[in-house]
Amino acid sequence: MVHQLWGLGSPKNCCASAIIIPPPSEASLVMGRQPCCDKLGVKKGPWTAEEDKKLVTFILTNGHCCWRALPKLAGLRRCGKSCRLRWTNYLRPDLKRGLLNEAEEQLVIDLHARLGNRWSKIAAKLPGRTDNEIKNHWNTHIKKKLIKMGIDPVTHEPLHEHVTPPEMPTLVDTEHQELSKTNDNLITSDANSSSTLENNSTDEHRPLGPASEDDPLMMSYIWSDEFLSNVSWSFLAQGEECSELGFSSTTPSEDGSSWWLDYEDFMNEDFGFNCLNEVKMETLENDDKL
DNA sequence: AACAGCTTCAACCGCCACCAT
DNA sequence: TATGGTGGCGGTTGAAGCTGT
Repeated sequence: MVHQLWGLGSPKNCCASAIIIPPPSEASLVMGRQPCCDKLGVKKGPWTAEEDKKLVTFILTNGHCCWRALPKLAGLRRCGKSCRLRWTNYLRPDLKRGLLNEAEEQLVIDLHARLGNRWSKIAAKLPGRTDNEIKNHWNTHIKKKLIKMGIDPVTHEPLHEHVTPPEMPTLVDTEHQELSKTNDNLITSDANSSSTLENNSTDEHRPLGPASEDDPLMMSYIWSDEFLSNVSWSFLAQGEECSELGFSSTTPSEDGSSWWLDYEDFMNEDFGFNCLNEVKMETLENDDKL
């Protein structure tokens, strides 16, 4: 599938459709609030590989202390917001790419049942995933899946309560089964997580899902920080040699996307991130085993 | 092959919370 | 306390790709 093609070499990014916002009139400069970034010659639309390179180079060298000033300093004709978004959603080296796996999807559903559309909070519990990515995945995949299952994606209640047949597992059951399967070992060893549940239970913004009453032990574990940080268990099990850089162990090459090769070259040549090779080698070895 | 409709997702927009003054 | 600047968030858009006819 093409959707994982990344910025470097992505067909979406090499198009010439990007536009330059014309300078505002003198009157518009005088009247009203100053725009978030001076729109003088600010470019919009898809990012080019060259812009990506400039942004990554600058951030890796200098960090991103001030997004507003960054474009100028980095030599980009972009709004600071646009730079931040590009970096957080696309260029950050610790991002996982590819579709969400089964466990991640279940976790998103579970978290959404409790947090609602607070995508950034949900994303925070899924290492290497961005709020935008999760939001998109929710809207394009999970929503439909839930509707198909007869579950209201907003309330997580059955769409027609009386319709739910007994042989059809509810979302909660499915969640528990999946999570139980995935985290069997983790769960049995945890006895100290209940204190963190208490903290979470005080969060008045968190909607109470039906799952919360079913299995208190399970739920207490799920909502413990320990579990939530352990969620990275399956995503970050390998490639620890790159942990300083925040790289996840699973690489996009897993789904056969070509962007990884580009990025790998890009990072190696330009930033000396040779550890990417190690990660990739591991991944390829694992792929061979399968 | 050509077209239309659908799907996907990167990027944008507007609003809001937080912080400094 | 009021005000302005900044970053972050969630909703929405639109271009590119895909699929069906």
